Amino acid sequence: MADGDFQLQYFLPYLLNQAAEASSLEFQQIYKSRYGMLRTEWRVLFHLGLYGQLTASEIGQRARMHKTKISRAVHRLTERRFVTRSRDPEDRRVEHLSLTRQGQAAYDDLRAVAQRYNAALMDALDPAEAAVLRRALLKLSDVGQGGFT
Amino acid sequence: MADGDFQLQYFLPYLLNQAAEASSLEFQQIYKSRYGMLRTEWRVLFHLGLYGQLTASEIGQRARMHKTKISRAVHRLTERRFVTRSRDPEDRRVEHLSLTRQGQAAYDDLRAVAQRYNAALMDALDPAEAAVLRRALLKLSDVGQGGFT
DNA sequence: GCGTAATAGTTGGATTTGTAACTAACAAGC
DNA sequence: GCTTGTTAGTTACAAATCCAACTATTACGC
Repeated sequence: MADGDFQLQYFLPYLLNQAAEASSLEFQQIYKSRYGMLRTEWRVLFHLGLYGQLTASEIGQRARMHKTKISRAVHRLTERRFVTRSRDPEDRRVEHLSLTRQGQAAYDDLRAVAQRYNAALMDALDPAEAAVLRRALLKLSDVGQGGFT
Repeated sequence: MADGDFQLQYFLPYLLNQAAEASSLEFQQIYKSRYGMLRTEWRVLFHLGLYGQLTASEIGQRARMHKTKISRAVHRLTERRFVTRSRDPEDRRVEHLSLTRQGQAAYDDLRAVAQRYNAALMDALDPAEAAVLRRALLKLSDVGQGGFT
């Protein structure tokens, strides 16, 4: 390979980062301004909204977030009464997290926004392209993770 | 749209983020362990390596990084003698940045690693898929940016 | 020229994140 | 049942980032 062959525009991690940041910017402003949430908090909220009751480490596995991030996000979400915790009686190390009524309302609101937002993003793509993109992103998300489960 | 229709796995900003983080993790460890660089520093280095002499604000526009990030990255890169600055005699506010011999060596090394790394990522995809992915990512990178220039 | 606005880049302080060490509870071997 | 190891989650301190204010220089209007 010649020296000049390499272009930043072909370096996948860079491209992915640019696209990720550009495409999440506006949505980020919405949950930030509307609920004062950080990205970590929004992620926790969404996981709970989608999957119901979860423990912190389950969220960590699914979202690939470090446990300290989750711990802090949960702390803030409980402070604001979006989330409640309850100790598992079988194993008193684990806490089951779930949304409060208020948390559910915030989730419902943001999910609707996210759906519309996502649809707008999709509009920039044509349908076949969108399908390929999704498949490719899922593959790449598993790079270096082993890809199992 | 019914409530259950929304899946996190279909939310583009989330997918993009997951893919971006997974796919940059290993490479990140390389420039970090080998040269003690942060992502911001690596980006500045790469822009200078690719485009030659640039000013801080030019890098900011191209990489969509905030000027304070660049300022600090450049500061650290000059400390380590990877980058030199020179005042523009025509407009003494601007500084032209370029790589030192040492910076060029680091860039050459990391570019080679990046090329191999990128090739490995591409291997997870089939060629047609890769082409579509690239196009889609470029489109999405311009979302909300106006897309002109 | 002189006052006002704009631009390049830096700095300070609050916020957020990362890393490692920590507590508490359970599990396994003997 | 007691030592050793593991897992869930938290906390402390350092590092990095964000935001806003700042300096220095140039551009513009008149």
